[in-house]
Amino acid sequence: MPRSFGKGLGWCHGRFKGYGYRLTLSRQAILDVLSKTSEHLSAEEIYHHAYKIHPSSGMSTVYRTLELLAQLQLVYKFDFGDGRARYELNRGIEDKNHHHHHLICINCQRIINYTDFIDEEVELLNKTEKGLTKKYNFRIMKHILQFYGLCERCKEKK
Amino acid sequence: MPRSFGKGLGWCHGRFKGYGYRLTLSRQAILDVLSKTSEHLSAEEIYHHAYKIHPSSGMSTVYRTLELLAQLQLVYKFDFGDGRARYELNRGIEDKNHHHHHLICINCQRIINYTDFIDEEVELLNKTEKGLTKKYNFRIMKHILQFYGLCERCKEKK
DNA sequence: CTTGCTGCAAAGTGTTTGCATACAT
DNA sequence: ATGTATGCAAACACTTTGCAGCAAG
Repeated sequence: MPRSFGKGLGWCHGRFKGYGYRLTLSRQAILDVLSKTSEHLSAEEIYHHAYKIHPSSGMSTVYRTLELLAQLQLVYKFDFGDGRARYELNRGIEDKNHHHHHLICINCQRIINYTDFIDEEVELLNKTEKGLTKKYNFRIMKHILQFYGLCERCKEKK
Repeated sequence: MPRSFGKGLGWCHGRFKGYGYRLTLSRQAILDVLSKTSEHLSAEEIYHHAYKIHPSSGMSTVYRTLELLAQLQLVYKFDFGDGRARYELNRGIEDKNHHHHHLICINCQRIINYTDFIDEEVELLNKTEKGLTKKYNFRIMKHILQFYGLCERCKEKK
């Protein structure tokens, strides 16, 4: 059994039980992997890391678990345009870096969570959302803002 | 042979020749399809429409052509998160609606090009890009800003 | 002991590629 | 004539699904 999720475990456990889901070893392993990284792992990367903790988890369980976690909003699922989904633990509102956007290297796929400008961005996005909601009668549920380019290292190699 | 691209044809033709590419019937058909719609078609939709104009084009030609057109910046390729790419003709800077962002219905996949708030958005995005470029030493090449939600019709059905 | 969870393998989806042929210039 | 463009089918990468057995509560 994984050692610790920090403050996350109890919360997750309750969340699971509340919906009639079971917090199995596979699921704990996957949550553990996500809680121990700041990177945006793909399903396959998660699978390989989880293997070290609980070697009998298969890929399909990883996918099924990630989908479940995304549904429960315990993880965010992102698409950075390289054909595979990437996952990031939702560390809750207590986390200072809760709100962030992404900077993605189109060469090495490095992803940076940045929190600069966030306040201004959030303000404008909220305003835009309100305006769009009114004008187009949409119910806006999420937005995506990503910057793509070449990171420091890749810029120089070119 | 397709009837007209409006002002686009000559431009495309020159652009093609300039790079040693050929403006074949299949490619013309695809450009024609794109020029006659305001929707964001998927490769398969383009394939079906192009079929009516030039019935011997296969899917792989559609994909290859779209990739080429995207490279030449004659079309934009978008990913709206439903697992298939969508394409939109680049109508050039003369087009008033040149700069726009997207509002996407997560239920029916309807896509709205909106141009409201664009000036403010572009201003903030530029500012953010500059800041990120400096702080993270990135060379930013593009950004994505999309709003997801339920459109007027789908909102009511739920 | 009930019901959800799992691994495995197979199927599914959108896209890309190898190759021999067809075609634009 | 030259080399690009094409259709076809097979390959591809990621993800999803059916099913029989397993295990959490």
